[in-house]
Amino acid sequence: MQPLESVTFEDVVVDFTKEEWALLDISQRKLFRDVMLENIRHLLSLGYQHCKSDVIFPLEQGEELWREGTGFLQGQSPVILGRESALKEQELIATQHISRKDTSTVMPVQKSHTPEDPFEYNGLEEDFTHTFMLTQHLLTHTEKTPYISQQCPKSLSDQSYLNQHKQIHTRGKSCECHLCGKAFSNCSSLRRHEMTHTGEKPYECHICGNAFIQSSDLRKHNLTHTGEKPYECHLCGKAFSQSSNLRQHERTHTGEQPYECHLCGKAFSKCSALRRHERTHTGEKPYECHLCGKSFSQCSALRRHEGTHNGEKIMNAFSKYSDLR
DNA sequence: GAATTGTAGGGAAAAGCCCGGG
DNA sequence: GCCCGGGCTTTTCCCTACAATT
Repeated sequence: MQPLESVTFEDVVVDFTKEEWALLDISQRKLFRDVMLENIRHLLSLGYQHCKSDVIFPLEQGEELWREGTGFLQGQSPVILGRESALKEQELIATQHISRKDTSTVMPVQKSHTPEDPFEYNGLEEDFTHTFMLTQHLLTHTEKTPYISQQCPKSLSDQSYLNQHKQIHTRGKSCECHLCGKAFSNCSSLRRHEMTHTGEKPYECHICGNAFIQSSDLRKHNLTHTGEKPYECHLCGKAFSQSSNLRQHERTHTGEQPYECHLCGKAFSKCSALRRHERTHTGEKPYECHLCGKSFSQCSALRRHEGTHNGEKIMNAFSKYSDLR
């Protein structure tokens, strides 16, 4: 693995001049605010306490986030600049937190994290995984790339580059959506695509009322009412209502695993299995028990856990009953 | 050793969207 | 230009098994 360089506060901010800020549309400005707030909260969680009000407040209040000449963050108030030395000290701490694990001289940290804190360092190997993930994530925000392609995940550092890049998507396609910039080879395709923005769904199921953009989608949907499964696996005879579901099933016979985790290389037969696996790297646990607050990475794990509470309830009820006797 | 938890394999159903052929 | 079918991708929910941990 390549060594990671230390990350400073300036590394994880994206700073705009007035001119650059003016080029962003509303959604891009919102994205910028969300990303900056997320970055700053990560740093605060690492003990990097400066600028809580000076930076977060404008972000939260939706103020214009640019400064004349220097940019929003470089142009901070003299109050902030006066805190330079204390700030540097805290920054050093934060930097040490998110440095590489083989750094042999890890300084003691000022802010101690709770045992649940997934980013706790303290030299523990298993905790670094999440710190590394954080660092990786922070690094994704270090480039000044406000020009974002709307057709692919690419972001570019200059308007002219973006214009060049756009041609990749529009080449040979004369009809462009004025809402998202996506290009189509014929205008009926564009009209159909525009329905995804307007919410128009002209094909309605007369049984359940569900509506669809395309007639073929309605036909597909109708199979769920008729129970018809025209796609049959030639190996085991199992039948499916959609060809793609059959293909998915066929991978269990072929062993094909086209979805690979870019972090550990493990491969999966389904996209959703990969997504689920990725949560083991990010530490994300979106399923929370409403009784004890414990979180789980998988819905089924939560349900299984909830069953243990049911066991408790039964035991409690039993002990109450015993008390009454 | 039992209970609990983390993780992954796989099934099933469904929807969104695009492409190409007629 | 339009309709239609096919195909790709993704999402959600579910059940289950196995290994690791408590």
